[in-house]
Amino acid sequence: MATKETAQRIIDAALQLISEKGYTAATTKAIADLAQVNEVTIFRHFGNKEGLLKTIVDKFSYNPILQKTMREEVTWDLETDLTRFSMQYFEYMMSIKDFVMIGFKESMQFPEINAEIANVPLLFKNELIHYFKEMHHKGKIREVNFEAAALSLIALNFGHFISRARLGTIVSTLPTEELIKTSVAIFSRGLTS
Amino acid sequence: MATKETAQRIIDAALQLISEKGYTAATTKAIADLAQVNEVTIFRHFGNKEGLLKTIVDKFSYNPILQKTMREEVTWDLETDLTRFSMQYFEYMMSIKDFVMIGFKESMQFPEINAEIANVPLLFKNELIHYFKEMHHKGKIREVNFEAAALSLIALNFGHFISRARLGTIVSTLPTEELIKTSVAIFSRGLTS
DNA sequence: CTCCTATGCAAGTAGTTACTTACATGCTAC
DNA sequence: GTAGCATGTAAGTAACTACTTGCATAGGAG
Repeated sequence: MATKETAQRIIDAALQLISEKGYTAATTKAIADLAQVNEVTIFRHFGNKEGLLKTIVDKFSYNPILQKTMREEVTWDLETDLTRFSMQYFEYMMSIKDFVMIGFKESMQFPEINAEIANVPLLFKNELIHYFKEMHHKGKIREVNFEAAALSLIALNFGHFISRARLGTIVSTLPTEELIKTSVAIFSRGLTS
Repeated sequence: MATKETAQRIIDAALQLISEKGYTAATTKAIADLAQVNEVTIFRHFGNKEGLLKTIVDKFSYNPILQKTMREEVTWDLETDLTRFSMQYFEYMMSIKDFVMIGFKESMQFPEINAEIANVPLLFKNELIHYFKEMHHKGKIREVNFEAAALSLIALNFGHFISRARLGTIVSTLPTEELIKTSVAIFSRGLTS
């Protein structure tokens, strides 16, 4: 059995349990059991429980995939572009969902997680502001507070993400894609002069 | 010392600690210390730790204050009404902020908290759909998927709330009121035919 | 074959947790 | 003034926690 597989199994188990129950309630024994590993193996790999968390945080440190894909294939048609941005954001957030949930639960005890997560909207905001300014320059959107507009689109998408990730279909059974498309359509129209 | 005051101090302390650290990490001893009460007093009042949580959940069970204020003073001017709805929603969420945070952290272990919190957007959604239909009937907004539109406004406002409640001014220093006004202005314009 | 590394297994430790019991004390209502 | 109720204090318990140590074993690399 290679080290890599074992360490990865432990990380996966920890990610799942900590995101579900929180850091304190996710015991090393439970993590070991889920990873099908002896409890000592965790300590041999990561030193202590906090070392395991730190490894997870490092693994999820923001990679600029969202920024990168946002800059590709810009059509300079407002609704088309914003829809693509929003869908990509949603998919990206879903892919790091467990990590986001850990961030929600442990931000007070491990502030560095919070800083890592705050990075996502910050970079997204800057990209959007840049895009809006360019669009205004092209005369395709009206004059508004671009930062407020960017934050609004982010809030909108974050809201959709949390609603689906946390409440599932309790609030609505509308397909996510349809929801995002409709909301972006309304938002785009509101920006057009 | 009256019973009421003591129980309330315990509840306040528990609310603070559980919302900060989570249920498991908030020990009964720490709660007792913060409430300036002997640890046994907690058990005499609430039986056990879970009883304390249940008392908190009961206390925050949805009261229809948001629904009520939404129905008052409707002007049937889209931007005016949506701004008021949004501001009221934001203030209401801020007032139950600690409880919302507990809901985020403990939803897996105590599903009934989740159900309680999902109630807020559900009722808000119904009120909004009703309002949108009426507005459409009056010819003041165009034909859209009203449910999607309602969910979008909720997502938008929830996003603003979480951003401020969780990240503070890391992402932006724009005043909340200005942010809400701008986002509602864009959204309203997008709904107008 | 023979190291070496990763892992399992067994046993244990010191600290913490939720919770209990028994008894003392002080305030309030009658 | 005394009976009763809410609270404090002290001591303890059983279970669980993160973490350690020593030894056995299996598989791969040289």
